[in-house]
Amino acid sequence: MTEATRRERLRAETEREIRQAARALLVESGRDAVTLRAIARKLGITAPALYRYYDSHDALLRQLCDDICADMASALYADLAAEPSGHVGCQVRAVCKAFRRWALAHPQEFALVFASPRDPLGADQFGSVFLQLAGRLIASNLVANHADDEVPEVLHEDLARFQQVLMDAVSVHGVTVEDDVLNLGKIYHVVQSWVRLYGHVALEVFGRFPFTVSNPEPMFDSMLDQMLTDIGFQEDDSAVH
Amino acid sequence: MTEATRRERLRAETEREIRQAARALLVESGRDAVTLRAIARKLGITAPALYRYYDSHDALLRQLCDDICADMASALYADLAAEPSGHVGCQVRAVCKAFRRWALAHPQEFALVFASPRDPLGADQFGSVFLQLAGRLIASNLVANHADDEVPEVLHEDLARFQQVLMDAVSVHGVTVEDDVLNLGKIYHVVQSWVRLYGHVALEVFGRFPFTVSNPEPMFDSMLDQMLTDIGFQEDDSAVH
DNA sequence: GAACTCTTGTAAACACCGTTCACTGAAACC
DNA sequence: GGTTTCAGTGAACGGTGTTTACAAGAGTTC
Repeated sequence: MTEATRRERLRAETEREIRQAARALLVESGRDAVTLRAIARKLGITAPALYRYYDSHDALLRQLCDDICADMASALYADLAAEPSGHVGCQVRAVCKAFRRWALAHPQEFALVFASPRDPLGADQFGSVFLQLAGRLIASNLVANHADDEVPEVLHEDLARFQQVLMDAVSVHGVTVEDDVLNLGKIYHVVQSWVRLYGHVALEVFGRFPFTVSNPEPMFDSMLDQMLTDIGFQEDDSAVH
Repeated sequence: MTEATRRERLRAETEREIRQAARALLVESGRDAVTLRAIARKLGITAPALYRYYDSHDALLRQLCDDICADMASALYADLAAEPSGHVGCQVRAVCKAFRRWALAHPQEFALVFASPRDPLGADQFGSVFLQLAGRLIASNLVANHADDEVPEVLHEDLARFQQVLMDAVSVHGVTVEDDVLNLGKIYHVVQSWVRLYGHVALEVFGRFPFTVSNPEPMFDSMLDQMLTDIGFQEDDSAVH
């Protein structure tokens, strides 16, 4: 079973511990606490040893971002699986709520991944859940058929590229979808929804609402209702919860 | 005229230079480059001297945030003043576009102020432009009269507090507004608009759209159109530009 | 089993960081 | 003129990322 040599196993184990220590430091004390020396201290080794595993502190932080994205995707998939009804609307709602819940429970991770002006996040990394769900969503007939000509023509090219990404994401999971069902108008609305979802969650995590919100959850739910209505879900469907 | 003593003048000048150097470092090389020693080097002094002006590195960063907010407010006011028409809709559009423009031109500043999980930003700091404009906006009759009962009851208390903030912000500038004109429904829509505006701008600055957007401006304009429509502006008014 | 290479770690060093502290010299005050 | 106030210095402490030379064990080859 274990084809790996003893050395490879040890190396993999150490690498796992490095990631784990880095993650713990981030969660406990924020980005600035994720220090090579602090990580090394947790493992009982010295800082230069870490250079056998990562080229630089920056590379280690990038790895940390990837790990966070993967973990978040797992969490969202789990929440999605816990949504028993087959209603796509309910599933969308569940994932959006799960995203907010995850961000509030992991503010440091959220800040690192979603609010750093660094290299563009590979779409596969964090977005696979969203992508897959968005693909199923706009493929389902529950979504109103927004006409393509609602969308400014300059956006066609970018949205068409996104369309391809979505169709690939959906087809990976076995489902194939007709080209015309997944039109640009629908895709445009998905992007608009991502703007609102991300906007609300980021504002809440960073405390940047223009006034102190004592109970942000119903405000989020309210936004979600409006979003699902705007995207074209019938009210009776979104009311299923 | 200059009542200040020579020492006070020198001190004020040095403090100005400190802020300026800190800002330059942030813009040139990002948050992590804003170092006490780097600032001191720019001024030709030593790092401990900075402790005569700020209690700590963190306090200096807070000051930097305040300066950034003030500068951004100035920029937005300038763009607002450059909007000749008296149409509130055009003014809202102008400020929103100016906010995006400012954020894209100052990504490091934007990240520091709007995407750090630190103490809540005093509303007066960055929000005065938004607040004043939002106050005028919802006071104007162009905005559809959203009924209060559209708003979940749990939000009433928070929105009422925001209502008070808005009315104060508007009345500072001489305009008084009737209580019923500025109802909770309208305020709720202002908050929703802030979510979308912030969401789009942050996603663009941080490159977190789920696909590469080759030309984000029309996407923003499109979002803005939708936002202004949703908030209740008639199309012919928002079409004035 | 001996000789060899590859890998993983160490220790020391360098330059940088925030922060503290004792000290200096000049400005301001009485 | 003597005293106080205060901006600035230099040295120091412990922290950081990173490089370098070196040791020691694991795996391989003969």
